[in-house]
Amino acid sequence: MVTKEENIILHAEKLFADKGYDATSTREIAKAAEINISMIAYYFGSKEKLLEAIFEFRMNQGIEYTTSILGKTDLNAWEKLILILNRYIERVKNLKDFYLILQREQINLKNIAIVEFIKNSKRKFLETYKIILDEGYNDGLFKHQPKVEFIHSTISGTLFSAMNSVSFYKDFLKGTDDFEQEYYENLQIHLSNILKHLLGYEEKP
Amino acid sequence: MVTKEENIILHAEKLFADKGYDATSTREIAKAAEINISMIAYYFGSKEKLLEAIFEFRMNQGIEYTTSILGKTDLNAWEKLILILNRYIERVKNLKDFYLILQREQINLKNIAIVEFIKNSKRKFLETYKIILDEGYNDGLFKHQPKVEFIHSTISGTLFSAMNSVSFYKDFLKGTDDFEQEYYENLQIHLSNILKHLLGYEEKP
Amino acid sequence: MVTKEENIILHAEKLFADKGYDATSTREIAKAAEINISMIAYYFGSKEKLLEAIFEFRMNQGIEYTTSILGKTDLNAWEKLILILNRYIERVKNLKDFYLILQREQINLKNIAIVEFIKNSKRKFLETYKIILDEGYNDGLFKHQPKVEFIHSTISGTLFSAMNSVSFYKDFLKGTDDFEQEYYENLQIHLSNILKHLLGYEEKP
Amino acid sequence: MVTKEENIILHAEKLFADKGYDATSTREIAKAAEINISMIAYYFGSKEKLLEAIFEFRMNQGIEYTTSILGKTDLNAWEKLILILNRYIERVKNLKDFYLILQREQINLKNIAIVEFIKNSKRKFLETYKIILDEGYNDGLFKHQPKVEFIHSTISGTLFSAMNSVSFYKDFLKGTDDFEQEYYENLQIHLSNILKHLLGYEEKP
DNA sequence: CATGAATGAGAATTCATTCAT
DNA sequence: AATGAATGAATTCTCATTCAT
Repeated sequence: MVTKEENIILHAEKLFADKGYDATSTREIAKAAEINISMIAYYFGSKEKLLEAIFEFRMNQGIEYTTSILGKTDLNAWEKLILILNRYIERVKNLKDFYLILQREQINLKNIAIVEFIKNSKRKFLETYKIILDEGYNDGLFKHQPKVEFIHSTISGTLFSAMNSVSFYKDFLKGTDDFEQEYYENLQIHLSNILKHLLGYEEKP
Repeated sequence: MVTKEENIILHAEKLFADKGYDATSTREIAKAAEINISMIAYYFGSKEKLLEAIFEFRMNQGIEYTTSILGKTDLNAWEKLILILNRYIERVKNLKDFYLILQREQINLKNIAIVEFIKNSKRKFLETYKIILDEGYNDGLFKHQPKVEFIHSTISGTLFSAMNSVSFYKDFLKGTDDFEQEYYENLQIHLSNILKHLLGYEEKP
Repeated sequence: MVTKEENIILHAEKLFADKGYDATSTREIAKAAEINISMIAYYFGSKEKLLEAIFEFRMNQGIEYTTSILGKTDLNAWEKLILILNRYIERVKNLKDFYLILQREQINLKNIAIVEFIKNSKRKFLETYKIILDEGYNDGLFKHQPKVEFIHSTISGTLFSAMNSVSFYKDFLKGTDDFEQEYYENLQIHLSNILKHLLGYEEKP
Repeated sequence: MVTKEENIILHAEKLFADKGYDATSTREIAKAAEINISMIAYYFGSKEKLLEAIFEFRMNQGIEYTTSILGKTDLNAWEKLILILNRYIERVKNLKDFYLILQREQINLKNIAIVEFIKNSKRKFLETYKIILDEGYNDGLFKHQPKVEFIHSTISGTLFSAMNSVSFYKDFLKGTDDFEQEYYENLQIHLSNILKHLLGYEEKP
């Protein structure tokens, strides 16, 4: 069951991802969502607030999950890190539209509320990484103590860069139908490999 | 000496970077460049063609350099790679405005000419990496043969992600005035460290 | 009662007739119709579609009438022809503005929809003439079987040419106030006289 | 040998005929004529004056010929009339571009100089017809004395209407390659036939 | 709750013409 | 005599938002 607001949000998300925020008109969104133009103002207040609503809709889940991992006492630091990484890759894969919008807003920095959302998410990531990295280091699991900001930039940057380039790489590497599936699997291996090295973690035999 | 076209290009680049292409009006560009609005059409044909002109202006130098490195017979594979990496970091640091625009266009994929520019640049990077990685592997300098597409995604992604987050990290990490300088130095170390590991390269003692 | 759309159509028709389509700006139309400029786009989509709307508004009636004459079994072929001729003269006299526009579009052939309107109207005329001429010939009423295309060109051409020249002729012939009234009466006589001859019709004594 | 002015005139005539005066830009004319934009202002003063120059270029010949016919004492009134008719048809056939422009200006009546050109041409036609018709009537060659204004409207109107419809009729009547040639021949017969009747002229056996 | 007509500002672009060279 | 860069006004159209119903 999808509420009327959610319906608008989902269609707006698709259009914002495809065409960009500025290039998408409220008319188009109304048409796509099969609602009247003025419903956007009615439900969300303005086009900008609608964008904020999309962020609210998508961001909360993400952060909750990350936090919940921390509490799992049955996992060691490396396992927690990998869980977060996998979850992140999964999310980006599943919410491509949203993460396209997010990437743009991360550059634009025009809407204060959204900038705050993004900052908050980054903060959460950095804090979580910090906790896990410290825990692993204290447990003797990790040998190094790399800078969390670069850890995050590499994970996040590689992931987005890879995501944006899938179709280019498929073309360039003459990939077949199952290219994307394998691509994301290799990406996970690539990233965990980098992490392993940066943290100085060695898998037990 | 700056020609009238260059003057327009430079002001447009600044505005496009600050506000985004769609949100920047030709009026604003004309005002900033202190020219008549119709000169944009006169010199470039349209707002879109002006964007393409910016890419033409900035992209060519970049690619030339990358290619020129390959010919240097006095450098081994690792040295070449580091040269390219450093140069890339340097360019992104110096041409922040342009690389902000590029990042957006990399996601938008709306202007065919620009998509082609970007693809071309990616192709050049991948081919260059391939050549250097093969050379290093054959010379016994590198022990691994990682996937070139992920190498690029990690370098490029980390770099852009880091660049976009400088001010956030400065805030978050309570950095002082010399934060940025040190930040980019550490970023270079971080990236070459990752490369070292991915390629299985070991510096001679 | 005039709807808002009709109001715009009527003012646009007047202005297009006076100044030509290209030379009439939407601003002027909006001013004349006392509406906001954007209402033209709102109601009709574009300036061009507004022109099409004018044609739709005026053309349909015309064709209906012509067709309805054919069914009148109480009239012979000559009487039908004269009815159509009189009606045509009457329409052109009453809808001068529209027929000025039509004449220009007949030459321009730029708007596909309008070209189709005009072709359709011509087709209808030719077919109608054909039916009536055949009927009259088979009934022995008409002695000749002239080419319908030239019949139409002469009726239509003479009519438009005469209409466009009224004020010139009034001047040239030093006509008085009732010139136009008499002019159109004579024009009707002139055209039916030509038809009589071309068809070989002789009025019964 | 074509002078630079003539070269511009000819290209402008073509473009004005194809697209209409308003819809043709001086840039296009300059491009087509392979001259600099400012040459139009240079040679003619303005775009409007260029249009007038086209009329001056084309109209004079036409009127001269018509007048010259009148002096031919070896021809009777009917022969003179037919000569003028044939010449008119020939001119319209050969100068289609110009006569398209003329038809539009005949409706527009915006440029005073051109309106004067057209009026002058009409006056000349009417006067010439008047002289010939009187001559033929006085010689007992013509039995009727029709109104000269309707004679002109029918000749001119039929001719233009026919000219504008050639391609439509060719389509409608499923004409072959030689359609146009035959069409204009039949048009001449059609018009002289009408004239014969209107004047009450009977060819000698 | 919901509509859709109406608004007015602002968008990019095109235009004929001018003017210094 | 000829150029072409430069101008500024005018063009159509699209936009987000408002408001009476």
